[in-house]
Amino acid sequence: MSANSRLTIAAHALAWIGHYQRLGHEVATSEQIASSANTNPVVIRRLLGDLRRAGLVESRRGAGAGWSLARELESMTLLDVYEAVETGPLFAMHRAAPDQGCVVGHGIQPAMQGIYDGIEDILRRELADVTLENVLRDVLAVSR
Amino acid sequence: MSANSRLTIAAHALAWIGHYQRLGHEVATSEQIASSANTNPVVIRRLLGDLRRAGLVESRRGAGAGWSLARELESMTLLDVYEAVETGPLFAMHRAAPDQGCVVGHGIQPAMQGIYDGIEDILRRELADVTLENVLRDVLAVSR
DNA sequence: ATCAGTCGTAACAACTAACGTTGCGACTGC
DNA sequence: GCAGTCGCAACGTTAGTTGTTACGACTGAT
Repeated sequence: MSANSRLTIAAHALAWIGHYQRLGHEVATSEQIASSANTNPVVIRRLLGDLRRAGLVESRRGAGAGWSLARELESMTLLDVYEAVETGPLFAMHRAAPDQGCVVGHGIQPAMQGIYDGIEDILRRELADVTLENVLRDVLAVSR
Repeated sequence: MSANSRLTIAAHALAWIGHYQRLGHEVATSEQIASSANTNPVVIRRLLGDLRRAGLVESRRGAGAGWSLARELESMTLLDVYEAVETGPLFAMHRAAPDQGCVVGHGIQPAMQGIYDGIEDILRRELADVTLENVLRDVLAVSR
């Protein structure tokens, strides 16, 4: 499909900030998170920027700057993250419009769109069932 | 996400062949299908080649050649098509492995993989619920 | 036996998205 | 004023998707 890793990295960042804050720290830097996720700080800032626009995190500038959670991990779901960082549908339609003079060409897009909409609804419902608190718990469970 | 249109085009092709055969024709050519889908015959042949390997269609070579269904549309589901034409997961992990010396970096991949596996199972179940007969019925319903 | 029509497949071009990287201005606690 | 960090633009690299051309292989019809 050529899936991207945005949801994964964003969840990683949120779990990292949440965990770090529970250790008593106020803010986390993009540099620290990038080091844990093995990527570039700018990639992290871009993703966290999306999450900030969605109201999931806050950023502080200047000296002693960094990122903190805007809400509890319990109140964030993977759907919140997905909608913040992911745009566009799961399945694409034809690149060029099919032949409208053909019954199949004429009806295929509405038909498939209806099916895809139903599937995306179900995907959203599943993502909404997983909180970032669940994710962090699963993450920490691996080390036990 | 950068979704592709393979599932859409493959379903289009199958619906087209099924419909065409019900009009009394034996085989459909990639040229005809490409014309309806507004794409290139080679693109269609590539996709139908995948479907042939999955046992959904058959091809005949030589003069009077073309494609026909290997099974009834009722017995094919979108899951069959999806598995034939789509490779790889819905969501990607980190491009480079996260820092294994960090608790979050160490636990994030197993945690997310478990979640993603569950979601893909549900996606598959939904796709398996839609037969190509359903698709063709929906397609033709648009013109009424 | 030849021919015309179609598949099968390789090769390549065009386009796009994702990701990484650099650079630098803006901001702010010390 | 300075050091540390964010915000953001710009660009390069890589990879995936789709379109296109080309040509050999195959086969029914004549």
